[in-house]
Amino acid sequence: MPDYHDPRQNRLLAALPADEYARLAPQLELIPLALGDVLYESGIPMHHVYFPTDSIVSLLYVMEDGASAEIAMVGNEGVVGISLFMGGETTPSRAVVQCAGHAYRLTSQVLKDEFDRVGGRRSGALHNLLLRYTQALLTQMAQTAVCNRHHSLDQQLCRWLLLSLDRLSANELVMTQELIANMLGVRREGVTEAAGNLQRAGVIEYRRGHITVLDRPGLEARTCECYAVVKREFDRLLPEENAL
Amino acid sequence: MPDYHDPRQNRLLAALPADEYARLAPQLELIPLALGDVLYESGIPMHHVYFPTDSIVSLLYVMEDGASAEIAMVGNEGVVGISLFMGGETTPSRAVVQCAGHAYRLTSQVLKDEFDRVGGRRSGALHNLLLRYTQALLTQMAQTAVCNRHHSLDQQLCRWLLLSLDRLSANELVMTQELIANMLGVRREGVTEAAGNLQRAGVIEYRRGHITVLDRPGLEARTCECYAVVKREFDRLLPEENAL
DNA sequence: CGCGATAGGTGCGACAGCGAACAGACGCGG
DNA sequence: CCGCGTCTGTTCGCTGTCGCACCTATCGCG
Repeated sequence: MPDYHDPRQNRLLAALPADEYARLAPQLELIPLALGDVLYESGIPMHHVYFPTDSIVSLLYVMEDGASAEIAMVGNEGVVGISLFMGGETTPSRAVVQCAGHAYRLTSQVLKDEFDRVGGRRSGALHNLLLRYTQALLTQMAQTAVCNRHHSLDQQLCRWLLLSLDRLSANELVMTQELIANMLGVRREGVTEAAGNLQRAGVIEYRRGHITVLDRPGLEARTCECYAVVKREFDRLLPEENAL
Repeated sequence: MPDYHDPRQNRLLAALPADEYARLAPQLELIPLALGDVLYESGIPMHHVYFPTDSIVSLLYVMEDGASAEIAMVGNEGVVGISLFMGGETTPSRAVVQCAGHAYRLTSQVLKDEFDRVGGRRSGALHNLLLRYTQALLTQMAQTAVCNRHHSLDQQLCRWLLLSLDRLSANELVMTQELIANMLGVRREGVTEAAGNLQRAGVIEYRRGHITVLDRPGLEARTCECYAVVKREFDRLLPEENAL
């Protein structure tokens, strides 16, 4: 994790053409995100969209009885607050910081103006980029649903670790088993056991809230197809080098 | 189910202002949909979007081993083929006709032209409507994920029946338990048992592929919160009477 | 009107994940 | 460097769903 900060560490912002980026850059506000911060709450209108750089934000649904489940996660490949440009203003879920770090944010008004802006050409790059990202997010949610239905906790843990790693470009996560259990919507003991299996197999190592991945291919071999499907779709929809 | 056909039986089309509807109407093609028809296949570019009127289409993810799970369902409140306007062209899922009926379709090009059309501002009604619908669909997927994680088969069956009924404006479904099991991603026997419970309680009645709902409030009482969350979100995002 | 295919019903062993309760162990703050 | 709070490990009985095997009932078709 670099010490300096640049909005272009976020892949969506990085993919904007120079003119659009130039219009937005002065409006981007760097915000530190602490573990557990809530960026928005179910049903409450949000005022900003957040472009994470070195943080991860989870979209979490919290049920009436307090149980929870992660619906999707957002890191430097995406943006938190799609309902602002999709037109709904709110969602029935909560956005919680899962890995501390930073994000750049825009006010809702600035985002909407740029989203709806009609340049000389018909489609603004931001407009297209955000819609494509939304489709990728959709795939992530769909796959979460499928995975919840069909795959074992062990597989799901692997998927979750891999998705997190991809979004941090790191091989260590600061994350207790309790937190992971909340995200996956399972018991903490279940995570202990699944993580124990991985540890015994030499795939990961952890000590009190620090998980280090030793053998990434090992993780990939143990996870279900869901991880690959999501990754492939993100890569397809959001090429590394866009209209730069 | 009426004998005549009118594109405005689809709520999205019905919500379009007169001028936009007038542009599209001549391009709408009425298509009969038979049970099991596949509107599009995972990863294959689609050429039309479908606006169901008296049919239901399921978005299904089929796994490598053949197991499947429904991700969302689309009826007269929506449209099949959002990836056309979202920009991805394909999705990793399959769209299958779950209840036979009809849909109007547009070619991908006509849809995109209207979607991107800029009348002074970008905000064509179709553009906004489709994005709001997409957000509603997103909620449906998210809730499917949550429901798969936390709720019992009995509850899920109730949710599924209610969602289907809402999309048909009927109280009878033509649907075998085997099919339902495929949608929910569970065993057929599980559905038999859950349906048996409902039948014994006098909530539904069925005979060989025909399910009749006798006591809708009873269903609502037995389902989990997921149904209400999805319904509320659809009602909020897609008001009955729009900019007509 | 009767046959065959298809839909629905049942029983049983296996097992993953749950809920609760508790024991160790690490590491931060004082 | 000590102690306590937090995080992790383990146990046990329980329940819901699975996977399989097999049977029965119904409907539609010839």
